[in-house]
Amino acid sequence: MNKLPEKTIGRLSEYRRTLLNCLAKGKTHIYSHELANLHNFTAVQVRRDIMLIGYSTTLKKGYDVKALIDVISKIIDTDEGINAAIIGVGNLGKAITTYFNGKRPKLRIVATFDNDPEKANRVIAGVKCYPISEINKLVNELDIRIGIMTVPPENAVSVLETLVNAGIKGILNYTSTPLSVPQNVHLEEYDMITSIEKVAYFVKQKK
Amino acid sequence: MNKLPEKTIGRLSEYRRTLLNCLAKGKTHIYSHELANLHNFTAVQVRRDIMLIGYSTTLKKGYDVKALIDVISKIIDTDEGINAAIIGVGNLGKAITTYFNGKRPKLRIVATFDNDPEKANRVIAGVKCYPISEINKLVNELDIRIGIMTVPPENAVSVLETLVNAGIKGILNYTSTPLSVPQNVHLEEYDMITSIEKVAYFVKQKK
DNA sequence: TGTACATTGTTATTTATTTCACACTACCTG
DNA sequence: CAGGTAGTGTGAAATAAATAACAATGTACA
Ligand SMILES: NC(=O)c1ccc[n+]([C@@H]2O[C@H](COP(=O)([O-])OP(=O)(O)OC[C@H]3O[C@@H](n4cnc5c(N)ncnc54)[C@H](O)[C@@H]3O)[C@@H](O)[C@H]2O)c1
Ligand SMILES: NC(=O)c1ccc[n+]([C@@H]2O[C@H](COP(=O)([O-])OP(=O)(O)OC[C@H]3O[C@@H](n4cnc5c(N)ncnc54)[C@H](O)[C@@H]3O)[C@@H](O)[C@H]2O)c1
Repeated sequence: MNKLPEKTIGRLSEYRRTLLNCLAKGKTHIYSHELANLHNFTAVQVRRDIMLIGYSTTLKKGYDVKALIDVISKIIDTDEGINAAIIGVGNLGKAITTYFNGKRPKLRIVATFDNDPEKANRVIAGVKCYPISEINKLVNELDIRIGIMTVPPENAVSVLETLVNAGIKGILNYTSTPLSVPQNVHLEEYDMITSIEKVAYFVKQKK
Repeated sequence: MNKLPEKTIGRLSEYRRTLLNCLAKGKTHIYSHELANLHNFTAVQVRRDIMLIGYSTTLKKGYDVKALIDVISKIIDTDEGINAAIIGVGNLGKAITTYFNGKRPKLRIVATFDNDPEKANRVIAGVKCYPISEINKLVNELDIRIGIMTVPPENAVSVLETLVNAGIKGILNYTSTPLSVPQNVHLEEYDMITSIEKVAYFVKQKK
C-alpha cells in the first residue's frame, strides 16, 4: 500500500464522498464506469486506482460500495480520527468551520484560534475560539494535528512558524502568501485567485 | 505560446502574485532561485516555466520584475478583462465576493446570484445580488464569462445546467458535488474536504 | 449447458512534468 | 582586461501519471 500516487489520494477522497452518497441512496454495487461518470474520470483510471489500493471483487456486478468505502477509509482515516484547527476566524475561517463540522466522523475541527481578543471564547458551529497565544497548550490537550490557515496574508509567515513550533505536522494554507515548511511537515496550498485565473486562461483559449 | 503545461499556468499565476508584491516593495530584479524560494519550487522549474512563456533576459541580474509581470499578464489576462459571477450567496459565496474584489484589475466579480428572494438586490462588497432567474439576461448584459458555484451540493447539477445554457464557458465548482461539462466548457473543481483529507493522509504517513 | 458479452485486473505504452547536467555569458574582482 | 563566478537557457534523462490493450472470468440467456 506504500507509495500511492498523490493524484490517486485525491481521487480516493472523491470516490469515497460519492460512494457515501450511493450508500445513502441504497445502492449496494457500482461499476467502474458508473463511478467514473459521476466524476470526470475514465473507467480505467478508477479501476487502476482501486487496483493500487488492493481492493478487488470477484463479482462482475461492480464493486461492493460498502467494502470499497471501508478500504478507502483504512487508507485515508486513522482509527482514532485526526483533529484539526482553524487559524484566523474571519469570513473564510467561519465559512469553513460552519461547513465542515460533522461531515467526516474521523476528521474533526476541534478548535479555532484568533489574535483578536473580541473573538476569543466565541463559539461557531459548536467549536470554541481560543486566543492564538494558547495554541501550544491546546495542541497538546486536544491533540491537534492539522492547522488550516485563514489569517490575513501578511501574518501568514509568522502564524506558520507558530504552528510548526507547536508541533503541528500538517498544514492547509488558504492564505494568499506562499509558504515553505520543514521536511517533516506536510503543506498543502490552495489559492483561489490562481484557480480563477486558470479558468480565465482556458476561457480565453476557447474564444 | 501554444500548449503551456497546465501546471505551468497555475505557477504563472502564483509567480505574478509574488512579483506584484516584489514590485510594491520596490524590487526591480529577481533571480530564479529567489522566486523559487518564495514558493515551494526549484530554480530550474522557474527558469523552465519562464522559458516556456518566451521571456528571457540578457542580464545576469535576474529577471526584470516589471517585464516578467507583463509577459505573464499577456498570457493570463485579456485586454478587456474577464467578468465572473458568484452563484449562491451563502457563507462561502459571501467570503469570496468580499475577498476578491479589486484584487485583480482584469478579473472582476460583477454579479452574484441566489434563488432566495431575501438575498436578491442586496449588495455585498459593492456587488449586487440578482435572482437566479435573471441570469440569462445578465450574462449578456454584463458579459459574464466565468461562474463560481457556491450553492448547496444538491442543487449543483441543476445550477450547472443553468450556467451552461446561459452560455458561460468557464466554471469553478466549490460545491462538494463533482460535475461534468461539455467539451467547450472549462471546469475547475475544488473540494476542501479532499484537501483536508490529503493532508490527513500525509500526516498519518509521518507518524 | 454453452455461447456471447460485459466487466474487471494488469501489463505495456504513451504522454506530461520534473529534474539533471552542462554550455554559455554577463558581471565582478583584482 | 583576464579569470573566476554566479547566473540563465535548454537538450536529454528521469519520474509521474494517464491511457491503451487485452487476458481472464463471472453472468445472462438462448
Ligand atoms: N475570504 C475568502 O473567500 C478568501 C479566498 C481566498 C483566500 N483567502 C485568504 O484567506 C485569508 C483570510 O481571508 P478572510 O477573508 O477570512 O479574512 P478576514 O480578515 O475576514 O479574517 C482574518 C482573521 O484572521 C485573524 N488574525 C489576524 N492575524 C492573526 C494571527 N496572527 N493569529 C490568529 N488570527 C489572526 C483576524 O482577527 C481575522 O479574524 C486571507 O489570507 C485571504 O487571502 C480568503
Ligand atoms: N462554506 C465553506 O467553507 C465550504 C467549503 C467547501 C465547500 N463548500 C461548498 O460550497 C457550497 C456552499 O456552501 P455554503 O457554506 O456557502 O452554503 P450556504 O448554505 O451558506 O449557501 C448556499 C447559498 O446558495 C443559495 N442557493 C441555493 N440554491 C440555489 C440555486 N438553485 N440558485 C442560486 N442560489 C441558490 C442559497 O440560498 C444560499 O444562499 C456547498 O456546496 C458546500 O458544499 C463550502
